[in-house]
Amino acid sequence: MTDRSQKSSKNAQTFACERHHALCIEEALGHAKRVCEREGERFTDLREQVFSILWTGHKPVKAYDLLLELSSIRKGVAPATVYRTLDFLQSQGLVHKLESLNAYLGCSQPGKKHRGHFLICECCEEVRELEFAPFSQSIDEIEKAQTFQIKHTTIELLGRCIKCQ
Amino acid sequence: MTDRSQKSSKNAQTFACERHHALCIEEALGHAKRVCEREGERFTDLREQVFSILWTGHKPVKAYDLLLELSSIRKGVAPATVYRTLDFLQSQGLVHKLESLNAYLGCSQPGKKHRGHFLICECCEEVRELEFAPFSQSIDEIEKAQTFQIKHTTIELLGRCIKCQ
DNA sequence: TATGTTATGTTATAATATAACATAATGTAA
DNA sequence: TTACATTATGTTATATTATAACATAACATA
Repeated sequence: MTDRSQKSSKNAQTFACERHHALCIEEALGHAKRVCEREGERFTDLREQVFSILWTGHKPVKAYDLLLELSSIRKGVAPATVYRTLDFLQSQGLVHKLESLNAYLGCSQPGKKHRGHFLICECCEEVRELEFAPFSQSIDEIEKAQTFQIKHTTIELLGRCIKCQ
Repeated sequence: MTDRSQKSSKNAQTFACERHHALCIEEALGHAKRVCEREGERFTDLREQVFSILWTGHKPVKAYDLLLELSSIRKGVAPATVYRTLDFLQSQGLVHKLESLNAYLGCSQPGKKHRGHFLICECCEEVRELEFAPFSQSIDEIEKAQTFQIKHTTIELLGRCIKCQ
């Protein structure tokens, strides 16, 4: 509980795991379980395995790479297995799809209803999920000014992170 | 050519072409030719055909639909034909790819160096390309604040346009 | 335990995209 | 004008990403 509030109160700019990735995965798993419980959904072995694979790094994972990894710890894994599980995790807000990469990423803003904004480094492949306020405000403005009712946003900025410049 | 512009004119919406889509296509073609000339690139028959198909409506077109259309006016069309031509047109800033739809759209902001922002109506499938200033500013801010060097943006807002609400 | 519901397994195929190499068209210098 | 380099297109094959359809298993609960 304490761990979680510490983590989610942060602006996702720095991951809790920076010094301790195992803890980071722990927290994410704990959060996922609580979300599913709250929603009356089951966090099955399969779902936990997929979720854990996605959380092994802060890099997006491709569906068929996930399939490979999953196959090494489980029998009877087919594409449908993976895509169905990803769909479920996305529906619970636990995973995002990065459309510009056709890849999937564990959500780093647990407990918040939010629209993710992603900074994707083309060099080291790391992805940071933000919720940058001026950006969100702009989206709200667009919604008003354009009288366009927004259901879903895809906001992915490709470039170089500070380490890779 | 005339048939196609007539057929699609009913789909044209808030664009300058609303009352005269044929002119809209004309202008886009003229612009494309000038861009290519300026860049020392060839605007070949194939490229013109693909570009025209993309401009028959203000709706995104899928690569394999484009392939079908193209096949009806040209021999020897294969996927590579289409993707290569789309790549060329994108490289000249004449066409955008909508990542969330895996579809392609003629660029409606000719002559401007810009990052497109797209409003995609899930109902009527129409897409509007914007360059919304507060949004662009936010991107600039992110670039500064996050010390992240942006090379490409994917900004696609899915929802309902005013007519479809 | 019986039963409906949800989750997973399984097979097949659809949809999207690229690789690799051959031929054709074009531009340019001798 | 030919010869040559370069760019564009044709052609065949295959890689990558994703879904459909139906069978079986696990779970919840009456």
